[in-house]
Amino acid sequence: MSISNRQLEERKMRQDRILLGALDVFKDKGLDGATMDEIANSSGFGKATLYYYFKSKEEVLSAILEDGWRNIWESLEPVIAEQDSPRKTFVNVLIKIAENAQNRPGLFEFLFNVPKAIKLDKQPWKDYQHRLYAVIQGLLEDGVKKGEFPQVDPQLMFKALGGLFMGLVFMGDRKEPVTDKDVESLLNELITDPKINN
Amino acid sequence: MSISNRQLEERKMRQDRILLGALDVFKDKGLDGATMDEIANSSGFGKATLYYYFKSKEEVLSAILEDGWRNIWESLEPVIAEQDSPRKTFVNVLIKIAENAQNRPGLFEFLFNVPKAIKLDKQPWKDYQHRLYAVIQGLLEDGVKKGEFPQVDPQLMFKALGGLFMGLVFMGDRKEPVTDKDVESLLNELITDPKINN
DNA sequence: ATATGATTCGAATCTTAAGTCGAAATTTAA
DNA sequence: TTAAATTTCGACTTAAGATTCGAATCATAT
Repeated sequence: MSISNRQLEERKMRQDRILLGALDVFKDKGLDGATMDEIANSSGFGKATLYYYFKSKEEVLSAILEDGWRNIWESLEPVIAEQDSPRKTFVNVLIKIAENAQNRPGLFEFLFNVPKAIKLDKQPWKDYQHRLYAVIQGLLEDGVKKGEFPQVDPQLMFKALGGLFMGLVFMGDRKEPVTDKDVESLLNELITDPKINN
Repeated sequence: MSISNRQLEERKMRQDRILLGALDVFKDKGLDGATMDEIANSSGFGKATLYYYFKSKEEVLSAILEDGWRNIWESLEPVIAEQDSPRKTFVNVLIKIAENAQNRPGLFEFLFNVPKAIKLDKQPWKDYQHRLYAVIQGLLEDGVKKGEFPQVDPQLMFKALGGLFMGLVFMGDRKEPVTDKDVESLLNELITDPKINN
């Protein structure tokens, strides 16, 4: 016998535990400030063990990002799949994203903010990111075309959303996480349905 | 005789030159990626000379940020001082910021993005940043209260406008100065003014 | 002209943190 | 039971890069 199924699962759990600890340290100390020693402590393993599960510090970071983005994307797929009006789908997508954010707030903020600090491309998670942006952009354009949104330039709308969701806040500083209240007001106040409106 | 006036000025010029070179490197390589050797090259001094003018790499960064933020703040003070309606003042503030950004685009993007990557507080430039934040937030709140803006949660509007404005100023390669019309349409396109609306 | 102080710099040192090593502990499977 | 495979880890090595040193150059004032 080689590797049992349970063994694989346990290995995965340990990896996840490492990733969890690493996320804490990354958030606290920043990408470069975080050391493998701290990550080892924070995740409850010895430093060398980290290298048994991951090739490098960079790979630890990559794993966090890819896991996170894949989860977001996979949670969105069904919402996108069911063919609704652009507006309905758009709303559902936002709600689903907010849901994700609620489940793991720290991770979510990290996922949306870290890409700005990263230099090298060819990261597999960027693919998920681009897909998500493309979908949102497309929904906005379709919705506006069909008159389901106010006549807002989709580009502008997208950037405004960026302000909300990607922590691209005016002062680079206070990056409070997005709450479901934010999303609700966004829906109710920013995107009042013109048909309903008057 | 101790230090002549001209000597002081020249010293300041050399410091500025270092800061200029440092900014290039920081933008290119990131805060941690930048090395003092590169900064030395890029500014045309020997490495040890940098330490004659600045105590540490961190102090070089601090100097860039403090200089930059102080300049922004000082250029805004007169605009804020003249007592106009919140909306007018708000628009003028945005215009003035855009003006600054146009003058030294690289610096401004840096100023607005770097804080996200910085950990330690007690930075003097944060004071300017907070003052600016408070002013804008206040103008939004007053404006909403007086019905000069749509009835949107000022927090929310702040975040959304953040995304929009950053996009307007930093993205794209627009060379013409941002006008008050730009800023107004930015307001109007995102959120239709309730007075005009119905 | 020369002493004092300001400025410059490359080489040497010091620090930090990533990544490796090899031995030990634990688990698995016969 | 026991040997092979898996997992764990602290100590070590090493590379990069920040900071310091000390000597050389340049400016200025008497």
